[in-house]
Amino acid sequence: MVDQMVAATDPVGNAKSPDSVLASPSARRMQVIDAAAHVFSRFGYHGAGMRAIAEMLGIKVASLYTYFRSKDEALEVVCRAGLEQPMTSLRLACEQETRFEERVHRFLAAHHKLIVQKSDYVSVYMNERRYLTPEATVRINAAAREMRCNFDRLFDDARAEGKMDTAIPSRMARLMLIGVLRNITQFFLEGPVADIDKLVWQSGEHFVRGLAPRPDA
Amino acid sequence: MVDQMVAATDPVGNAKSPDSVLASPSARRMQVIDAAAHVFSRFGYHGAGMRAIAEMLGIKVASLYTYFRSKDEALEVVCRAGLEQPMTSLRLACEQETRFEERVHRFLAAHHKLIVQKSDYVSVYMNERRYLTPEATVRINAAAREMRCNFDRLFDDARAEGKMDTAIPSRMARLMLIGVLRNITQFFLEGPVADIDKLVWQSGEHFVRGLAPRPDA
Amino acid sequence: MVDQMVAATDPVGNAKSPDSVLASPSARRMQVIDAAAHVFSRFGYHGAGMRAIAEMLGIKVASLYTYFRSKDEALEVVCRAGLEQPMTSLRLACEQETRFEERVHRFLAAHHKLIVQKSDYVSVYMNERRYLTPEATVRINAAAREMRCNFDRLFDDARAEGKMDTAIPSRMARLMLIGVLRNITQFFLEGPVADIDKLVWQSGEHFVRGLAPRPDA
Amino acid sequence: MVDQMVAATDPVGNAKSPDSVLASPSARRMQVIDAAAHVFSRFGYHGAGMRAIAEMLGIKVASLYTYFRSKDEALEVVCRAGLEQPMTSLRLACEQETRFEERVHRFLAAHHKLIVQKSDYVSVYMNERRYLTPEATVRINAAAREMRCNFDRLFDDARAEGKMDTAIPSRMARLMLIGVLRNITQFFLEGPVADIDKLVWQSGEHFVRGLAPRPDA
DNA sequence: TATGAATGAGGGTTCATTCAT
DNA sequence: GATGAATGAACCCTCATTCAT
Repeated sequence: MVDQMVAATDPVGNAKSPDSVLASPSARRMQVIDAAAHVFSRFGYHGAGMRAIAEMLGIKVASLYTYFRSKDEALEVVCRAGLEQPMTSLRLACEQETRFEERVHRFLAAHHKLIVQKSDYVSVYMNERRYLTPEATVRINAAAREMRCNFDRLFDDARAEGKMDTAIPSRMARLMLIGVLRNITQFFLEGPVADIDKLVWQSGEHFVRGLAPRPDA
Repeated sequence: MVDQMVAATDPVGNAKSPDSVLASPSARRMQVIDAAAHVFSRFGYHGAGMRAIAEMLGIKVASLYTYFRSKDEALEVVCRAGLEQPMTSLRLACEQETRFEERVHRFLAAHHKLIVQKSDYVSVYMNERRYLTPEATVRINAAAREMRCNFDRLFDDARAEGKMDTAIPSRMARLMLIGVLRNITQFFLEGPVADIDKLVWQSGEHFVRGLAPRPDA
Repeated sequence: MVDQMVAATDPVGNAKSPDSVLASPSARRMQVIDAAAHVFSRFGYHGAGMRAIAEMLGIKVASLYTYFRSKDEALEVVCRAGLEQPMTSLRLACEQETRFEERVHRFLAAHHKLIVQKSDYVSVYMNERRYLTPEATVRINAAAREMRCNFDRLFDDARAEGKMDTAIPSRMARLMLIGVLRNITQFFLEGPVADIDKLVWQSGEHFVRGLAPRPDA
Repeated sequence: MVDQMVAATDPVGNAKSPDSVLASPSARRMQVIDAAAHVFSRFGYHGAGMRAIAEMLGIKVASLYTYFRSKDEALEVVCRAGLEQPMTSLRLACEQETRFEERVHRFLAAHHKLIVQKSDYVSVYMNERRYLTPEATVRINAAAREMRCNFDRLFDDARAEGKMDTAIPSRMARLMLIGVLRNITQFFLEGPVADIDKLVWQSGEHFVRGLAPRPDA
């Protein structure tokens, strides 16, 4: 029923010390996590069954428990990956010493590339993280806080460059940029948008322009 | 388990002929639908049980089936309401013969008011409609098409007023405005945002500015 | 879903004293019993729901309880009718002072006519009476005993006429004749048999011949 | 509630290669099917609950679904067995190169033995097969067609031996022999008949005699 | 590493029945 | 005589999970 998954080869590389199995998981485990991400993304956390994940991998349900202790844990693992990957994008985009507009476009483009490759993870983080265990939520939020700092630095720089209306607080801008992100992701997920590149670029352009100080002020 | 619901007073009024019970659903039925909307919104469609809905109303699970034939149908009813209410907002906002900016702000404000009062419905429409039956999806999409027309008219007028960069196609603008909507809704739902009025206004302002033709062009 | 029933007009006649409502039930009640018989016959007692009976009559389920106290009772009423009608056939066929063969054929023909007109009752009696309440079973069996007596008389006469092998006990013959009955009924119910008249006649002929004393003895 | 079942010993034997578990169902699975047959036979398909089957086996309801996918499927499996076993009897009886009467007696005797050992299966096939899924019905009927052919061959031979009135078409004879079968089965099921052996023999004798050509013709 | 079998809990839904209206 | 609303019990079935193998 569920289409056979394309086995994802280990993206980290193969030069791995044998004792780091947990930290940098085995290739097989990555496949399992990928399958979970795909299924959670497609059917929702509660709509998805362990059955679907197992079928996708061609194994039996009981075997899944070799890879994670519970469905809850699977969700947490997927969500964590779904958060960390955009964080990396943002960090990289901000490290570049370039103009504000360029950084925004770079970040959005990176995010776009990310959701093309890892849409399942991003989608699960965005739509299903609310079903995380309270404890897992705490853990994840700690990581999310770090992302907020990077955003704030981005806007501080923008204001220093005179690219941002001083009446707009950083938090506002952050919320709106996240909105743009969510929007792009959502449209990508709902059905392959033909001119998504243009949507990404124009969304960025629109965001930057909307933030700019009024010319008459 | 679930906190007792606030009884929704009959919105239609109480001067109702006894034979119109079916056409305009009875007050009791409205309460039941409200409860379903609330529970679906809170736990997600698949995460929600008929149990939770029944408990909220203080009745037994079997009694729910007096009001709708299945959980599926309940979702459809809630989604339909969640779509029709914003549609009305948009139509009303567009009928006004005012400047483009004002219409946008009016629409967003109306939507904001709506999600304050009917957040459950909007939230369910936005996040759970993907779990609708294929047939229900078809029915709902038919209604959604009408909404797109109203958007397009809005942007046509904006262009005529010279408020919109001609390089931006209507569809792009529509997607982005929906993004703004989604963003406002999401932030409202995730936790009561203190200064949501300001977020709404600034989102509108940001959207309008971002759309405006470049001064140097 | 269930095809609308053809309203059966009161077969007893309308010259009825107003106080005999229970003994000779009202025309409306007869319709209800007919509907129950039809539904029980079609779906089986446990496979049939009060819902189906009500829909057939165009009324609501709760209204059925005006006509009988419970589903159990409905089954008993239908079964009783399904037993009494063949009993009458048999009694009439046996009262005739004719040859054995003729009586058998007359009885089978009468039964055939009966199942054409009242197949539902006969079918329910035959296939569903095992689901009767223990108490109802006792009541019905008392009536069934009377039928056995009539059979026995029939075979006693046959032996007196020299039409029956004396090695065959009455009980055996009775069981086999009932078998013929069941067989005819079954084939009629399973699908309209084209040449059922012939099947009926040949079954009778076969039965009579099989019973006859061996010519060489 | 339901009396503990007699464990059915593996009919295939115990020298079974470990990889044939699927092809020839495991002994455990046979027990489960036996239990289903027994419960369906006793309470009827719709009158029987998965509860009763599970209790009979001393397991929990959910565990039943390890052995079949649905109650529907259980019915189909039981029905198939209930059809195939008499088919084998008939085939074996017909293969013998003996007189017509002997074949009939042999067939009936075999069927009798069968219903003593496997009454549940036969009973379910006869009384509950009408509740099969449409698709299952198609599948089963295909198998039943084969049985008809064997019957027809039996009667062709009978006619060639001069044991059968040429006025009686094969189909008629088949229907009546099936009637005899049904009759024997029914009486066996309704309550243990003391002299069932005699009933079987006399039914056969009665059937054969009834079929014979008239001496005066 | 993988799995067959088992299970407690709960899923949504239908059931026959009651009762005030 | 008819019904809308309600309900307890039961329905079939799926869930995530465990554990011996």
